[in-house]
Amino acid sequence: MFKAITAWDDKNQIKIVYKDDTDNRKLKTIKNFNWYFALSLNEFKTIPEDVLNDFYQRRVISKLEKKDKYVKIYAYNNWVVKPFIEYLTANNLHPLEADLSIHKRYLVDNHIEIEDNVDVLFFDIETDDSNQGIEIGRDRILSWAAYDNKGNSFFEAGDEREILKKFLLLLQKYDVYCGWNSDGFDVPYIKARLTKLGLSYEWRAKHHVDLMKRCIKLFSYEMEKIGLTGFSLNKVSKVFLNEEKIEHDEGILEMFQNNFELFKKYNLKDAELLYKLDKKLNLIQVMLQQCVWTGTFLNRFYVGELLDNYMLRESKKQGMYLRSKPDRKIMEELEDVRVTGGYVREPNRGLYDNVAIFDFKSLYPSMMISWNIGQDSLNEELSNIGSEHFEHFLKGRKIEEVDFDEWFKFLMKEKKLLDPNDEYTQTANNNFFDKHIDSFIPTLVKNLLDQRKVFKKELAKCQPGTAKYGDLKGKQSVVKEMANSMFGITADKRSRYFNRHIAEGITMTGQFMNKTISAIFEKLDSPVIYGDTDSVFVPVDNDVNIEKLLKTANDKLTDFILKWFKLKMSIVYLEYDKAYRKMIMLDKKRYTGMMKFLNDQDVNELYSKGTEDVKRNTITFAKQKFIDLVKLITDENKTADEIIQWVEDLRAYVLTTEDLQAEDLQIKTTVSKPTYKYKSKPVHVRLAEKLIKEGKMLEAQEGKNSWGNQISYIIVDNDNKDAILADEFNGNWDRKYYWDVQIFAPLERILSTVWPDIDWEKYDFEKAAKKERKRKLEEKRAEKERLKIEKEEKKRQKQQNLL
DNA sequence: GCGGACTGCTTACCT
DNA sequence: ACAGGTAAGCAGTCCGCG
Repeated sequence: MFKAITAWDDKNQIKIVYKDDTDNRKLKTIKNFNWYFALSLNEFKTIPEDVLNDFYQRRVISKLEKKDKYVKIYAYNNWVVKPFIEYLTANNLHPLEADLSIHKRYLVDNHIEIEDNVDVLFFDIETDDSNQGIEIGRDRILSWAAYDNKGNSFFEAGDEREILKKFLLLLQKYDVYCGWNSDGFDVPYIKARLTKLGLSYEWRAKHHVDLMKRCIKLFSYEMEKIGLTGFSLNKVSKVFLNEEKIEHDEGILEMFQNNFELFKKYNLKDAELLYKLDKKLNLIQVMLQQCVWTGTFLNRFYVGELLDNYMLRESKKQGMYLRSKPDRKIMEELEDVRVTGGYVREPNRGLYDNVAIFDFKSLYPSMMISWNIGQDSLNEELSNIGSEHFEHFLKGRKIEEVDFDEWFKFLMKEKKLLDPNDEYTQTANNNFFDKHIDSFIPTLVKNLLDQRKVFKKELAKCQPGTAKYGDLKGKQSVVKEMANSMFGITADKRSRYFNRHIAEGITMTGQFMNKTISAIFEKLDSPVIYGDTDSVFVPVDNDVNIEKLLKTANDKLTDFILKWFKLKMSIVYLEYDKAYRKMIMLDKKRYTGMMKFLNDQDVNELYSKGTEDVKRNTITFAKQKFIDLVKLITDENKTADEIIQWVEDLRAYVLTTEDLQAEDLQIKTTVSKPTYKYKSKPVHVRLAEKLIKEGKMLEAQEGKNSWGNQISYIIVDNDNKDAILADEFNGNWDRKYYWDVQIFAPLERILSTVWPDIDWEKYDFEKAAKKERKRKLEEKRAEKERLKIEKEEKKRQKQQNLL
């Protein structure tokens, strides 16, 4: 059997690109594949005979085939069948897998594997830049350069038509083409120019990967750690390859005309950097591995798609058909359906010594397995009643406002009422799942977690750095990601797995578990101060044995779950993850301090979440001062008096210093979408508009995987909304604004958390001025009041005298 | 015309 | 192009005040 490189629908036919035994690329056309969708037998029986006949006559459906509990309904293709699907949905029936394209149906049914032995071309184009600004397809393409994955290089410059023809000819020898920001520039540019020149190409036979997007996805969360300050090819190459682009002073066209050798070197270097980055970071190969594992093509590399293909193939093996993806109409109905998420405990703010952080291990997957939460195990009728009772119980309250005992009592009462014979597991949203069904999703999740254990075991036997080690490491992380994403698709309205009962069965049971473990720690005299979704923060005395405490808590948790929820088994338990030596609990999702235990190691390091020192848009000077302050408090145990002195010195410094440079003061903010899409225009957008007008920047692309454009600017006069680009810094900056907003505000939050009784706001110019205004106003008002009373008193006296 | 209260938008984070 | 929850800061609006 062949392995597929790519495939697509061509009217009623399927086109598949594959490699034959001698590694030659071939195109296969499948002409007579019968597309079908499925319907459960029970639902099928409700369709009136004459309706079926009618659709037969109209040649909408062609054939019926009974198979176990299903009927396969064949159609001429997946679009002529639309009226029939609409008829079924309108009559409350559920066509299964009716959204599949013809080739997807074919690939799943025939268990076609994905080819990972592919040829890759890395390329880059240069265009005429003599006109103002960049506009896709406006100007001539001057040249292109390319490297393939074997290290061969190519370069063509000159007549646009000729070089583009050569490029397409070269591309014929490859399966995948990659560029840098090529989704936003190179690819649409080439396509636009081809159209202009009246040339066409079969793009569907090749996969395109934008390596910049891939890098953003992989590294954006750890930029700070690896020293990455942006996602230009230059910056990324510098960090990972210690190489840079070729420097040049002239514009592109100028260089093309006057310094062709440098131009050629420049163009080729970019392609070479792409080739080297891929080689170093294994970008394409790791993606392909996931594609092979799940049965997905490279151009559809999204979590949702990977999981969907994997699950369609698994269900096929089990002789099952899954629900169709929602059509537009259902999506519209679902638009304002909201799914409750994780629980974030109101933190007990303050300064703490010795705080242990416990985490539920793979909480959502574990609960899905333990409670058997799935589409096929859900008793919808019972759960609808349960949900209704739950709504009534909430009386408009948000779930996080409900106290643990009250929630628990409600659930137990309902369990007795709705499931007296204990046939179901009950989730914390009062929904019910059949205990006796081997449900599809939980079984799959369990397989994934088991698979991960196997990989991890093998990994332990491998030498780091070897190919096998890398391979296992990749597989292990894919399996983990898939298990963890399984919840995500049950809450994704575009997915075939969306179900509010299920999604909230998971999240609310998670909320309940968090409250349960909190109650358990409370009973163990170790009250919890904070928790977010699957974690709890517990201050412990120095002499407490944390592992022992954890064991006790876990035992109690398991007893509780088994006793009251009557599960067959529970794999929900806590792990000891980290511990602070001293920490400041600032706010929800914001805390900082000195870690003493992290990644199974004793450490002494600053560890912050959500605070300004970890945020990209905090100025470097403020970041540094924030870190200094946290260390003074949590590492050096300074007194309030010492800190007050430190603040006063810092304020005096900020008001007078001439040392601070643009790098210290620039505020970096991302422009995340085209400027015209903004409903309000913050400073950074106004500056971006200016840059775009001057042709110094492209409009940003929208989307999760695009980085947008960072604008670095300096506030010159906040009252008059005067801001300039960091490059144009001339030494003027709004010192009071910087102190109040950029520097002191984050510090003040720390200070008033640690020393709530000290008046810290007096160091903030704006707040102090406001307070003063208020005081004066109050004084005035009091004076007026006094005069009024005096006047009345006099009047009264006068009247009394008259009497 | 100004400031305060309020709402909504935007960014960036956490799980 | 898998989810929801949250903080901070600013833009924009409405309104009362003088």
